Amino acid sequence: MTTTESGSGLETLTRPDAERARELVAAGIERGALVTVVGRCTVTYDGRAASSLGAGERHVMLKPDGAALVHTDEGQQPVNWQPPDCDHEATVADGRLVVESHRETPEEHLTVRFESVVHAAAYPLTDEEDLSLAGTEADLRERILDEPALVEAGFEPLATERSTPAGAVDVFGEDADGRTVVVELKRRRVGPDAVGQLGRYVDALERELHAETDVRGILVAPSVTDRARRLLAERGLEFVAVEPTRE
Amino acid sequence: MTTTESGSGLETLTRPDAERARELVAAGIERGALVTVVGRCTVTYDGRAASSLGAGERHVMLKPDGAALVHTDEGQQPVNWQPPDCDHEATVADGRLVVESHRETPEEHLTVRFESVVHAAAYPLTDEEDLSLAGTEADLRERILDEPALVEAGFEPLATERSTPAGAVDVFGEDADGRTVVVELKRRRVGPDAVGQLGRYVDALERELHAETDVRGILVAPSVTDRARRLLAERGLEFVAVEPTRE
DNA sequence: TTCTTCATCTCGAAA
DNA sequence: TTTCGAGGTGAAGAA
Repeated sequence: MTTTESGSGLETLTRPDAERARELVAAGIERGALVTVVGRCTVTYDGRAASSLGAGERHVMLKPDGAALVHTDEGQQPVNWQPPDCDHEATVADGRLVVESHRETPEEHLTVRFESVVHAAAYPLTDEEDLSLAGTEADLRERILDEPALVEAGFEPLATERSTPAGAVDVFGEDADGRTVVVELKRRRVGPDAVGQLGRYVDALERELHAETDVRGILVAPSVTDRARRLLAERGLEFVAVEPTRE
Repeated sequence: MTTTESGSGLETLTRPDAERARELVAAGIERGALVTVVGRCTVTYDGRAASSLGAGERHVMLKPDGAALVHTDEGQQPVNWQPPDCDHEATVADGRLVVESHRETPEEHLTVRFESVVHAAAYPLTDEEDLSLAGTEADLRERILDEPALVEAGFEPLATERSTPAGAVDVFGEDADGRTVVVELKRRRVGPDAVGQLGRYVDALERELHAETDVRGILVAPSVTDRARRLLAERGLEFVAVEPTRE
């Protein structure tokens, strides 16, 4: 069995020769299909870094938006890839299928050389739907704005994404005594990096608001690591535990 | 055409009914194959966050290591996924194929409900090869150790990954005047986060080495953003431009 | 474009 | 197991 074809645009080939496979891949790309090729191959990448991968059996996916993914039998991440907006090309060299993907800015090139093709397919996919996701940092921000007391009794949010010379502050407001408060939100347990981020915002605002006002910095997250807690104390910053919603 | 089978363990089905598809998926998982199912489906996820995705055509991959990926026709990243070490399960409910993937710690559950299956396949992949990658931060470190003058004339590396209360320093050494030097390496253009990281190492070492020694902090990277450069200046830290090798 | 930060980040190493 | 930082991080939003 070497060829299968169905009514609705799906094309598949089982153990095709290189030329047949090349035709399917080239036609699939041309038609805007999602193309997959499974087989024994070597992979080389040159661009932001450089990599090479000896012969093994892998699953190669070429998307109509120009993305390319090479997956082994392990791992959530592809072993090699190209981002969207690359140009894909299928050729035959020395009787073998070669799939290449290229882009400029930055210059990057991925080459997959097949020793054998087990299966190739072109799937004409359409997907209109957008993912609806809950439990993000943006959701946590909405929750804080709805219920500012989660941060502290008397806390009054005045702005979100307020810009400072150090970047945009998640939530900017005042405490019950009228002191300026900077809130940095994290949807999960925080390490030293988040403390540094909050510290930069506090420093920037103290400079911007000129001296005598001292600015409070509050990190809001489910929890904090020991090292981060120590850093918070050193810099006179505060922590408030709030779980994200996830509903 | 509804079924294809080849000698070497590959199994494919074109437009199978739900029960046929379930059998292929279940058998493929059992055999340790990489399983793909392409068709119109809805996807829900609940775990670290929660998401739902209306009906559309997608490519679902189940890996033998327990990873699951749902890809649309766009983007390098899957629209939904599960990490390795999840348990996959295929069932038929209301005459439809349902693929589920679950893990505990943390509790996470992914459900893919198919309205129709265009194609299903089980690929018995083997891959012994490891990726060889050049142009990483580790390569940059070797380069600096080979040629310390890239950092500064007279710089002498004394240790790599030297541990401090703030974490491990990339390269630890002395300058021509015997002053302690902390080098933080980055393979690409750096922003404010890297300055914070370097600053924490410098602070930790000044504390550890007690007072009178002042510690120099040098950020080594291809380039810096303006804001990061300003932060470096504020904290008395330095920058040296070095390109990663990529050979 | 560049910059900045979030991410169901993933992944690996070390404590 | 948790913590920490690298990553060819990718992706989104703003300047």
